[in-house]
Amino acid sequence: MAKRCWLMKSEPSVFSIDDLERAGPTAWEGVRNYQARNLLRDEVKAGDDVLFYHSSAEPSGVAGIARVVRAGYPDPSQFDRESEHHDPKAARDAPRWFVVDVKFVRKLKDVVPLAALKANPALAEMVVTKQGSRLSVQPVTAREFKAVVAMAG
DNA sequence: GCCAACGTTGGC
DNA sequence: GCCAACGTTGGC
Repeated sequence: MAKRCWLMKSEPSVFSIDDLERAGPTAWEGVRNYQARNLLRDEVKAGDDVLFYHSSAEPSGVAGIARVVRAGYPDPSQFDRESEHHDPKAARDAPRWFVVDVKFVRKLKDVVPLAALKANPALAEMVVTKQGSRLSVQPVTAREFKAVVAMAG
């Protein structure tokens, strides 16, 4: 199975690329959207490359690169009553939500802002450039991945 | 802070 | 199973 590429969104005020660098391998917690959940559970594999995207940031855009180090497993926070991600409908024998573990690879020299992604014709089909693209885990083609990294200089 | 986009919930 | 209401995301 060939290595695949993904884009994962995080608000840097909550968890930034710098936080990932400090933390080491980290569970990508708290995804509560079924489309994204399906990707984490079924599609995202160890070794896959990740564009780390800062949302609700100044500017919003791709801030760095990460790598998946563990494929999907049940998100522990769904069972944790203390967690803001606690889901009372989740059962241990029927988990609803999944995480993957990711590790820091490197920051891009400059954040590649969303506006620049949208302005690049090579990225016209990239999910994040589509209007109203709210999915927090998105598939990215290898070509798109390379193009984004190249834009960071 | 506004609000468009869009996913989810729940009444019927 | 439809669809209006509601809540959330996230750019601006």
